[in-house]
Amino acid sequence: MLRWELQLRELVEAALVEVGVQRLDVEFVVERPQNEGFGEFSTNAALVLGKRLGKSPRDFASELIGTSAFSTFPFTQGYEVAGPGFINFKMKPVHLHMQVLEVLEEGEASFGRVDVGRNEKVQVEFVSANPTGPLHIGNGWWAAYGDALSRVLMRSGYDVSKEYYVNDTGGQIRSLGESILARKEGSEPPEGGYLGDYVVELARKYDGTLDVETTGRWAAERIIEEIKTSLENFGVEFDVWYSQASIEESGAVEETISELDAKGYVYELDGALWLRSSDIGDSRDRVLRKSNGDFTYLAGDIAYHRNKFLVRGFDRVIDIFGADHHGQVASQKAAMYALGIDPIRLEILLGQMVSVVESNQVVKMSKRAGTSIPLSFVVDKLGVSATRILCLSSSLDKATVLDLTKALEKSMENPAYYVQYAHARIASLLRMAVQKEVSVRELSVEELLVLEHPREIKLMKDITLLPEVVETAAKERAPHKVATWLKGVASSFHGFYHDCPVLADSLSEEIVQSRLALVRATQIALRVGLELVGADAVEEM
RNA sequence: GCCCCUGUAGCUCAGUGGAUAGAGCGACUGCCUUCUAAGCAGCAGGUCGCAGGUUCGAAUCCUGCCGGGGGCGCCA
Repeated sequence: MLRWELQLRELVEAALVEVGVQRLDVEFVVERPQNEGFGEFSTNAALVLGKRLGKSPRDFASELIGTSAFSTFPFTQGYEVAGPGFINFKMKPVHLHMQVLEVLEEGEASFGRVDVGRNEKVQVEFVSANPTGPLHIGNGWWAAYGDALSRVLMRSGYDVSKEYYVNDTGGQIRSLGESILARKEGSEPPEGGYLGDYVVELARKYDGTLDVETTGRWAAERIIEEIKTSLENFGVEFDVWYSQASIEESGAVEETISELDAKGYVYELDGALWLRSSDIGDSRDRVLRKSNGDFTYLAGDIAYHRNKFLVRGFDRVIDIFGADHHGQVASQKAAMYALGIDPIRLEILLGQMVSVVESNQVVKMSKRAGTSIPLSFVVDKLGVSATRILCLSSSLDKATVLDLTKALEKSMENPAYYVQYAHARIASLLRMAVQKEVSVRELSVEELLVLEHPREIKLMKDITLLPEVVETAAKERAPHKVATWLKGVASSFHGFYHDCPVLADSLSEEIVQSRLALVRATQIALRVGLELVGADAVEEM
């Protein structure tokens, strides 16, 4: 789709060349001013460049406006120098109508596609919760984020693979096994064991050998199946479920350690094998193999990440971890560096903690104590769409407080319903059009120009923003920006719907057709946006 | 003590270098014989934690301080 901000950037660059500025060592921006009085777009080019050239920004701005590049640009109806030296662009209304036609042409399959990924092979690893209990709402929060990020990246030209790392081995699996066996005997799980009701349930079903390891593995497999189901019910599907046990059993850990050793990053101390990570960005050295001969979690994780890059050939890996795993970041990056993998290719996003408040009381979420609020519980109460949009209403960097009582009580006032209601109204309008036998016909840009009501203009501006939103969301790994955009579009649509009748008998054919075109374009935009955040576009409410 | 995140309206959060800081919820007031009122509109609500600094311009960048969350294991 035509991207005006890019067109105008080129225009400014051409004007700069015209006035003899060849090399730009200062970045300028073309942006959308908040205040409508300042036009549709503005640039700070004269502001940031003028000073460097020893000219007053305002004078330089006037000079740029005077260039033939500016005066021959066909889609503006005026320029002004404003404030300290901004150049404001007043666009001809047609610039929006052109884009609306493009949205209709591109349709749901293409609208909002951008190519920032250039087919880069990227893996997004997220959730990866230990298979020792059901997913809680905090896991779901990041699941929604990771899945939406993956969808945004796909629409941005990345070749994406979604992965869940299953920690199906080690101490916690033994602990799970012990808890099951204890329950089987009718006693309490040992200190540090798992106390949730699901453990009792599993114990009842288990009739295998009484070996702790075997029992733990068996239980973990059951739990993983349950996790898969609750993620599927949440609209989240992974391409790969990668088993930690398989990494260990394949000998990849030994292989990785000897590679690190060969590069001189491994030493032995007190019977353990250490990674000399403090030399390469970590705050201290780390143990790879304990003195009892077991590998540490870190050793397995390094082998796993090595596998991602060197065996499976991902150009880039994005891990979404909870902030409580922050301590792993420097070690993992150091290990990648030691293996000759540029650590910049490994992006670790840390999701700050999600806490739940219920009836004004903080719910302490503990998997061991079995007090967490299951994702499936919230999804059952709120629905997938509302839950997903709720999860995407704040950024990953913000520790979020979820007031469960309010969220469930006020579910009807959840922003998700607001967005879905907009789509339902559109669907209803289109059904009504069929009923009234109004057949949709192709329109020319000239015909579409009857759309000039402030509500129509606002709506056109909002929906055509999607490609920019997707691009930003992809680049900043910030899928919640799509959710923010959706709310804005919904708001503009409701305003339009309120003030601009579409199918009233008193309206001219041109108005009806033009408004229908805008409604259809809005539908496309909403459907793309809802798909990106993993929410449904409902036909009626 | 060190590291990461964070502090914006009564509450939950958008906004991360631009010109007059936004939304939802909550309070108050209008608008349905007319395409879905799960909507629209109005009104009220702000020292953007505090103090310096950089900049033509700072909620946004830098420094310090204060408050909140998380981390600093031969756990995972």
